[in-house]
Amino acid sequence: MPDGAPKKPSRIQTRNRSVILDAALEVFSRHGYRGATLDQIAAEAGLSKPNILYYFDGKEDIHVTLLSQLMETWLDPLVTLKADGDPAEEILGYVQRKLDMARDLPRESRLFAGEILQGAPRMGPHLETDLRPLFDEKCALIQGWIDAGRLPPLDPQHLIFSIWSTTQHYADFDAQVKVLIPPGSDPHKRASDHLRSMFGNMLRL
Amino acid sequence: MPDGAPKKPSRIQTRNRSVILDAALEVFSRHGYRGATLDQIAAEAGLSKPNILYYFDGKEDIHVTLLSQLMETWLDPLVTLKADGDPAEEILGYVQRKLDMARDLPRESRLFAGEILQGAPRMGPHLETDLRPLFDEKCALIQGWIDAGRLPPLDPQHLIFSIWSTTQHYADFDAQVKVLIPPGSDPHKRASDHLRSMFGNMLRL
DNA sequence: GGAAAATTTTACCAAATGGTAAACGCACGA
DNA sequence: TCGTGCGTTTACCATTTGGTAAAATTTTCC
Repeated sequence: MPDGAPKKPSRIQTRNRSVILDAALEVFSRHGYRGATLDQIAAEAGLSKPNILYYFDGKEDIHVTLLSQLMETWLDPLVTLKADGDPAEEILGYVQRKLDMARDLPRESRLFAGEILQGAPRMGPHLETDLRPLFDEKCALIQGWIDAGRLPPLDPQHLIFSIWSTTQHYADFDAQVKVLIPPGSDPHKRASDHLRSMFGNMLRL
Repeated sequence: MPDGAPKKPSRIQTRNRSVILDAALEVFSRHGYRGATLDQIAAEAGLSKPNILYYFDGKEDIHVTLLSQLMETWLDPLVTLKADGDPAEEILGYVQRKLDMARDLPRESRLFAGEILQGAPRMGPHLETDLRPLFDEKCALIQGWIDAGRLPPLDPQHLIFSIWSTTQHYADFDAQVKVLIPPGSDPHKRASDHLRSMFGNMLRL
């Protein structure tokens, strides 16, 4: 076998790495990178601290691994934005998928938000490599729709920013939302209706 | 003089407390609460660490003081939303003020974002006391406009969330925005036009 | 079953960090 | 000039925290 040792991981390896990453997601997303401690992650994972370090090279390694793995999941709704059907419905579908994701994966949303908020110190390269090309591609797609007269003139870049910010807001600023909108009346549906109305208006010819 | 000792602070007190708070804003907004160290704040302020602790009771005291003082500034644009003129123009003016504030006070925006992101552990009470009543008041104002037929039917609460998220996005996610929109073409103006168009559409009868 | 490899625990450590004690400097009024 | 109170520095401490060494244990494979 060549240089790098890509031995297939054992069953225990696979399970424990996954357990650790899940625990780390919980802790990092709640306390941020510096606020999280290996002891917390170990406790959450039900393993000892040295045992954690048997599977990962260190705190930063765990964090970077998490961010890399989640990037794919995170970008998936945008990948799904295709040139297929009606432009407005395509984009509204994207809004809906992003909003659902904020509800279903709030830890992931907060993890990314915390990383970006601090200047993306451990994710800068990934933004350039993974996010940037996808973003440019989808902006071009939207611009194509506009040029073809299938969407009103609008700014694709800032439209996407608006979609990201409004949807992720419900995950990232959950603590504030909960203070301002006490339970009841299905907040997720209200949010969904509101966003559909707002972006729908904007996309109508 | 009664119990509490509200002696007027000396000139040095006033100056140094202000210097420390400015340094702390810089450091806390960049690294978060746990990520910031007293040594960093001291260095940024040009004072020694024990000297910092002569003016504040501890790290948490500095952080809480910052958040309390900034709350007023932060809410000011919303306070200014009045029943005076045309409803749509009032709200669009609010959007513009928030966007300008994200450009001019990004540190403040990130400080709040970081605090909320982590569940508002040191600001929970302030949200209930200061933000909640103002939010409810302005929601009622907007609802009044809708009931009077001066605005189309929309969800005041989620409208305000959308305004907050889209405008603050440019400060809080600056690292991402900078990767995706390289310099040139005055991004602030592009953002302003986009948001005016988006919310303008939504508020049109 | 038993050797070898993989996994886990115990016992540590060095650096970082929030914080304190006490001495020191210094302006200013009696 | 001397004391007094404010502001500052020096020296230090206890805890937390990321990380390691090596023994002990379990699993794997023959």
